[in-house]
Amino acid sequence: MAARDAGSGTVDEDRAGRTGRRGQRLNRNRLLETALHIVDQHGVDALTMRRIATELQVDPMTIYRHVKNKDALLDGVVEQLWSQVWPQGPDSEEWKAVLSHLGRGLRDVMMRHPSAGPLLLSRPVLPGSALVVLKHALDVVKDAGFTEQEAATIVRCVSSVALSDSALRVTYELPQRPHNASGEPDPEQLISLTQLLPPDTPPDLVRVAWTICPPLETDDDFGFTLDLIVAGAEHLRNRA
Amino acid sequence: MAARDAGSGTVDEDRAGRTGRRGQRLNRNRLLETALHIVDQHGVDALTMRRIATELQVDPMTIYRHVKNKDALLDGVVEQLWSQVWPQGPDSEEWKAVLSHLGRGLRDVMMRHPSAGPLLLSRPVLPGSALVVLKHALDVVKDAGFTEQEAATIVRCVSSVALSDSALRVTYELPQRPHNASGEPDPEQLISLTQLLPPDTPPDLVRVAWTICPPLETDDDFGFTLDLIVAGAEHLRNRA
DNA sequence: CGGTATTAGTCTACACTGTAGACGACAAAG
DNA sequence: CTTTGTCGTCTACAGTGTAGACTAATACCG
Repeated sequence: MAARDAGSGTVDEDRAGRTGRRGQRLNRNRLLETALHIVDQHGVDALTMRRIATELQVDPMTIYRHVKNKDALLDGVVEQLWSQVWPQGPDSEEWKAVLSHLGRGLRDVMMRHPSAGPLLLSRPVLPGSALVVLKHALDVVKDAGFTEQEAATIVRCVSSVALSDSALRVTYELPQRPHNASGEPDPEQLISLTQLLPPDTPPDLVRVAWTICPPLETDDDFGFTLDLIVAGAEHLRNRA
Repeated sequence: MAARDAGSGTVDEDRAGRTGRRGQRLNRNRLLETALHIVDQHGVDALTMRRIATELQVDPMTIYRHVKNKDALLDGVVEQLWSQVWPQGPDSEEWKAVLSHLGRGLRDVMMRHPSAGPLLLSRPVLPGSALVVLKHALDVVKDAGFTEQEAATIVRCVSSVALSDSALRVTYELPQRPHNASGEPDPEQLISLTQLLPPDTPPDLVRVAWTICPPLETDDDFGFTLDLIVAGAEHLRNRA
């Protein structure tokens, strides 16, 4: 609507005459970036074609030149997220290090983009960026003496846990407080948690929720989970 | 629309005069059941207030007497799904058995309701029905000599894997074939898989997708995953 | 039983969604 | 210059979730 008239002022300030206010023409990457940006700031439900369009100062229909439809756009965002986890860290030969790198990479993405969690989980799409990451992990684990099927199981295990475990805890994220090492609930946090649950939840079940989703997740916490899987994998190798 | 005029024919055939064609009045359970039913048959996207209403032969607005809004309805469906996994199986004292029961229970739900997978994962809600199940697992594991935090980690691990691992593979579900024990791709299935991926995926990455999501998941397959976690847990206990 | 309060169902209306289809502006190729 | 193809725009439409006012059915209490 207001996309054209303002642009007609000066012609040289932009790359070309009529194209979007921000100079450069729209392309898939810029599109997906702002889409992710909107999700981060206002949640998945706010991700509307029209909203992206206004953010980009462009007509809603323009988006369809770069993406088939909204589903494809969402898949693109997922692709974008996967591309943020780097296939190899330092120490990229040691299988344990690689698995832990994979797990932490996925978890980091989740923590950086909390409201994108549902997206990542609800569209179990395997874009190229995901496959690259998985391939490296798979290869290293195989080279460590596992069969291909074993390697697949292990890698699936790590990614599943990293993704859905993180998502669960990010969703129930509580107002973070100084850090309370004991397992005992801080009253204020307990109240917040209770309000997230169905209102008629009996106290002992609230307690269960508290145990499953403790408020602050330290890195060591997730390291513990990773150790568990790695230990399981090793045990599995030494038995045959 | 057509909900009233037909009812005025005979009064005694139904419980009461005007109430929904199917006799009984609408209640939350019947509502959630048909909602789930629609998801099963036509996918999450087909789950529309209006569609549920026609299925129930009721005005769309009636639904709002039993559920606050659509989000609450979706949460209700999730609750419904969790209530399908039974807290305790036979052998409900042995912690390994309980964990495996939990994992398989969740996986079974996923396989019974493939298109509800995204729902279950994208709304990481902890309804009462979930908390009951988790509580039992948590208690048994704790009694087996784990600390509360350890127990939480283990239970989270099992549920995460069962849920998201299953979801991934259900989504990429391939036309099932006789069962091909070797890891080698059946050509026809390979084609199907390739079509599910972005069209420009290079062959070696298609191969990765194949490895991560092998076509037929046998029970033993998942048992393998469960063993891994249980072994990891045990290792963890024996060390302190 | 009658009268009254509460609920369950209905109708209408509205703001908002994704997107098809026709059209204009521009760049590159001939 | 013309042609061709791409990118952005406009208009329009069917379908969505749901607020609000109205009506019929039930539950409750004397």
